[in-house]
Amino acid sequence: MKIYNTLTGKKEDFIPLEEGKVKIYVCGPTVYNLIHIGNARPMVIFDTVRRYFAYKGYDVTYVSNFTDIDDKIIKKANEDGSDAGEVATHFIEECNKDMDGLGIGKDMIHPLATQVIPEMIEMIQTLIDKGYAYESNGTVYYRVRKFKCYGKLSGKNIDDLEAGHRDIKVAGEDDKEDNLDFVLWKPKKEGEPAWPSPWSDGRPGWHIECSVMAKKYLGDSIDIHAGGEDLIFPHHENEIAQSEAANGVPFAKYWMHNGFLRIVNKEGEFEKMSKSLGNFLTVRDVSEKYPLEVLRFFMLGAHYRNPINFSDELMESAKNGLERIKTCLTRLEELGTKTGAEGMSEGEQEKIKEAEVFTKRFEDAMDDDFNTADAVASVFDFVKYINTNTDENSSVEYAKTLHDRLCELMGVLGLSTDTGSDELLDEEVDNLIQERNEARKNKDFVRADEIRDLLIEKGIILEDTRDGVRWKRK
RNA sequence: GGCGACAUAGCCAAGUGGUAAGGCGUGGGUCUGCAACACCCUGAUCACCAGUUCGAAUCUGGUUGUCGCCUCCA
Repeated sequence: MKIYNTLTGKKEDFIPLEEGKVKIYVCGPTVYNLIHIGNARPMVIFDTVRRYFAYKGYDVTYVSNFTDIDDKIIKKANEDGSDAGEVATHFIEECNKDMDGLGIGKDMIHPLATQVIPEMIEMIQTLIDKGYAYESNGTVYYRVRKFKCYGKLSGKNIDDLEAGHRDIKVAGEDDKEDNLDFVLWKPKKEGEPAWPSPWSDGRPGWHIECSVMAKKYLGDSIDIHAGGEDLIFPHHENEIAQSEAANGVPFAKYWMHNGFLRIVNKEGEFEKMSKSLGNFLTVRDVSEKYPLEVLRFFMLGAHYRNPINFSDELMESAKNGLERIKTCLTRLEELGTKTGAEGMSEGEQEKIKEAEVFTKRFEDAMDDDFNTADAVASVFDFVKYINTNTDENSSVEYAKTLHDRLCELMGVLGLSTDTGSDELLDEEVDNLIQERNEARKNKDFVRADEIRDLLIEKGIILEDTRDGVRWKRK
């Protein structure tokens, strides 16, 4: 398996720290609003990474935090007249709903920043003791120049940073020894939530929480640390500085970063979707128009490191493509439940063997830095193969085997294989379908089409196949 | 100003040295009472220029364009 490592700028062979195990940490969202579809990209991407590792037999520990204390949460709470805890709890709940829809697995740990305050205080103290941090008027800063590798992830040079420093003064940060230093702990302002610490009643800076949560749930050294590429600097750079200074060992072996999701702006140009630009579409918004797995499928259609543009047209395309795979699955289900030939013929056994090439291609694609676009292409090729190599004479076992294979690949991509075919229709609809069948038999096509139109209004689409009528929801 | 990424058919998107995957869409056809599904056919010489090479979308240099990071951000 090869992974592109931001730290080295190269694709490298994946060698786990501990044989057969993978420890992954992914930076999660700050919960002061519904998540937008840009936030959803790393969730989908790295969940797919997690699924593929599991598919390959690795024992995966996957941690992704919620930042539940931060300026924006406090601001939101003040606007709403509630408190920060309530705001965070509410949006975590909403985020969980969105993640469910996106097919994000349950097999992961989601710690909260506020649950690790003691550990954060402990790490900050360690950094102070080692000379990597200093306190001034209740605020604790990280002494960036003391960490000699600073800039190794982002490829930035400390002096360039200094030279290019913009003259944005952050209020209350006048006591820094150096402009580059960042906050580890800050004292509370009036009315803000706070925790006691040796330096002041206050709260942690943003960067320290990830260092601490990774350490707590995964250990001092982890295999993969991931997140959006906007986190490379300063967030991940700072995490490295904190963790490696405090723990004395390399923090993460592989750093993975996903490209941005872009959306068209008022001028008709594509730009990064972000909360600060205000050009975002929430996952919830999208869910009103499309099943969220269409959004997931859309994201998997491009390589995770490339930017992707979001538009209705592209979603429509993704929806139709996914539909193609689902139709194939439905057909296999039908063939797999019919009565008739049970065991596979020799020819079928050979075809099953032949079809292994699609799984192989899928794995090759995923092994190459999680090239989901190529992996999806192999799924489409497999679908084509199935469509051209099955018919009403296919044996049950053959159909089931192909079905299981296809489902397995879909599972790695986190796409549901539920075709809704075991869902029951209400009696009225069922009767109409029966009536239409009769009408068709009697060549009363006027009535038959009438019923079909009626059902479309009810959101049910009928298709007449060789094996009888098939229905699906719009 | 510093650093970086990208530029492939109508749209999306793989491919990083050997004569361009896949999806969506379009048009034509087969099947079908019709429709839908499915299947067959239908499309690019890879931003531009120069170079390296027997051979380049793929390497090097340059040009143009787009995007991003350097400040909270997935």
